[in-house]
Amino acid sequence: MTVDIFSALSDEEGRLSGLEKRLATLVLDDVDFVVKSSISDLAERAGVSPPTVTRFCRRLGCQGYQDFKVQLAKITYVGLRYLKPETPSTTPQEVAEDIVTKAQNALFQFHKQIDVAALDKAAHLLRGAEFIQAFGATGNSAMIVNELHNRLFRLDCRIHASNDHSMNIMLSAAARPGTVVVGSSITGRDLDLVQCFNLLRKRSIPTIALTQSGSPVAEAADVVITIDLPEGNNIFRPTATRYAYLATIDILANLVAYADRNRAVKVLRSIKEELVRYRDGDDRQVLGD
Amino acid sequence: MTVDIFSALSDEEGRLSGLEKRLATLVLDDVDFVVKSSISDLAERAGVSPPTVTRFCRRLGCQGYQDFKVQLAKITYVGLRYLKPETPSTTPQEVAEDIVTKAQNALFQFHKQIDVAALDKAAHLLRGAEFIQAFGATGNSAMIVNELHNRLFRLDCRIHASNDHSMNIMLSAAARPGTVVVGSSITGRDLDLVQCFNLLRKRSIPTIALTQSGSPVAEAADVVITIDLPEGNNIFRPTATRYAYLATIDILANLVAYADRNRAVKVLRSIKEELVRYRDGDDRQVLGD
DNA sequence: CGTGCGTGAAAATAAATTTCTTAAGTTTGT
DNA sequence: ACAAACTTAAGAAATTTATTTTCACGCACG
Repeated sequence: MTVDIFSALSDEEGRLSGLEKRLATLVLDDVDFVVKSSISDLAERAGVSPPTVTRFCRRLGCQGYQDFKVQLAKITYVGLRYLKPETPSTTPQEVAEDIVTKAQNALFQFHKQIDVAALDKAAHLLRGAEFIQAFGATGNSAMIVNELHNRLFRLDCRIHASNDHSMNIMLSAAARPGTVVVGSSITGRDLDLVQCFNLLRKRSIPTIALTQSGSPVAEAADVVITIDLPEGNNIFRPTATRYAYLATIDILANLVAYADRNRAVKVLRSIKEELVRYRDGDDRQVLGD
Repeated sequence: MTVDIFSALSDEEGRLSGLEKRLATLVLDDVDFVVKSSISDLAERAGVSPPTVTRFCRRLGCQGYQDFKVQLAKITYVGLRYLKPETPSTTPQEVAEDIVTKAQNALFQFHKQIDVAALDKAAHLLRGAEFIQAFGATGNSAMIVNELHNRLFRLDCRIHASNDHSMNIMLSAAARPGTVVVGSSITGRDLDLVQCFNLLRKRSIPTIALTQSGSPVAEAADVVITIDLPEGNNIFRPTATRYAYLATIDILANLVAYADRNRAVKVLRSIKEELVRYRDGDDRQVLGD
């Protein structure tokens, strides 16, 4: 994985000296320039000597200037804007770029924190379940659990997705052994979901949470898949965290499928067959367009 | 934007000479090595002379070896695996990484082809609509149009999302002037959607399609937002194209909001207020967790 | 039997790093 | 409180390393 040069650049806990701080600012300010320049260009522009630049790079954890440039280039496309002060994007072009970048950022950050063990454990729990309940409310999490439904029913899972708080309580109270409950909450402060989880724990029904670590929801669940991402503050913009959640669903679904491929492939095949028949033999569609 | 070194590397329409092809293979085979090495290391490993490497870089459109390395590093994180032959991922770790990478790839490719004009046009059409119908069926597109609903109702749009083919026909037949219809189809071969669009065109109701260019659905719509991405072939894996569609929704929603900020902010504020009140003053939640 | 392209050897240039030196600040001892 | 000893930051010059240019050779194709 890439050295995390960014956190280093942004401050480095005061380990940077005066001129080095100047360098850091310059670098963050114009990554493109740095990536294109030689050490002496950069030194000149920063008003320092080349050796200072070399030392700066080393302190950031790189081998030297070249390595530094490469590391920098690596994270240029993804991740850059996270450090820069939020410049509100206004033109349609900017809006589009910004949204895509944020989405990639979310995936990037998520990628660094994936808890494979938890995912795997959850997948096996799901694969073994006789019935799955998926709870998620108010838009974002609703989308996520509906998507979980959409993915898992194809893999021969019996699953129901519910987006209704009151229903969820009833469903929790009615759940029999053999049931596994998945709940999603981006903030982890969905207290109705906590209530469901508590009830389920008392009844020894296993629960899986997709949520923020250390949150009430996380505390209440048996298996916790944590997704901790910073939230943007543009109220006109849906949260980029959704992309990470969606990826989580995809990973989960894939792991469930792999946990018993034969079983999964059987259902997938018959769904496909039926779709093709229904659509008059047009085989070009994705499974579930 | 980054020079598209990848397409150059992968074939270059036969413009590469014998040794250069060898270099290209080596580079694709071990990007990490190249990115870390000096020109002479690379030359030695490829069994060529340093000048050949320099010429190779130039032919690929770079200024020299350093520039080449930087370009390469830029696209290392995103986009790389697209060129490599699909190695089936089996361990949970690999599955997770692969899904995230594919999702980022989808966003990356999407980013290069965004038709801002079409998006902007669509956004203004939506902002001006008295009522919006959103049609999308069979899972993937269903998620997308439901998400569109979830985004737009917050912005003071009157919108209904429907995932039912027969309903869609009825809704199309019933649509009055002032209505705008959005339809999503990943493959563009959703013939029921085409039928709806044809009906709507006859009745002069404007339509917006999110779909593949040149497809039947695209032909039948007034405004076409094209999303053309290669499909993976792992049947256990949902299509990564969904991430691009989701980004499209986010962009659309943001543009609709910006088309009349005051109007949008008013509704957003009252939704927020109501949520905070309902949740006992906990203000930390995302709008619609 | 040229002409042109691909190639490498050697030379020239450019880039980066090391070493050495100085200066400025910090700590410690009296 | 002051100075000596130490530490750290920084650059100049020297050195090393890397890259590119130039030039010459050889092979393929007309």
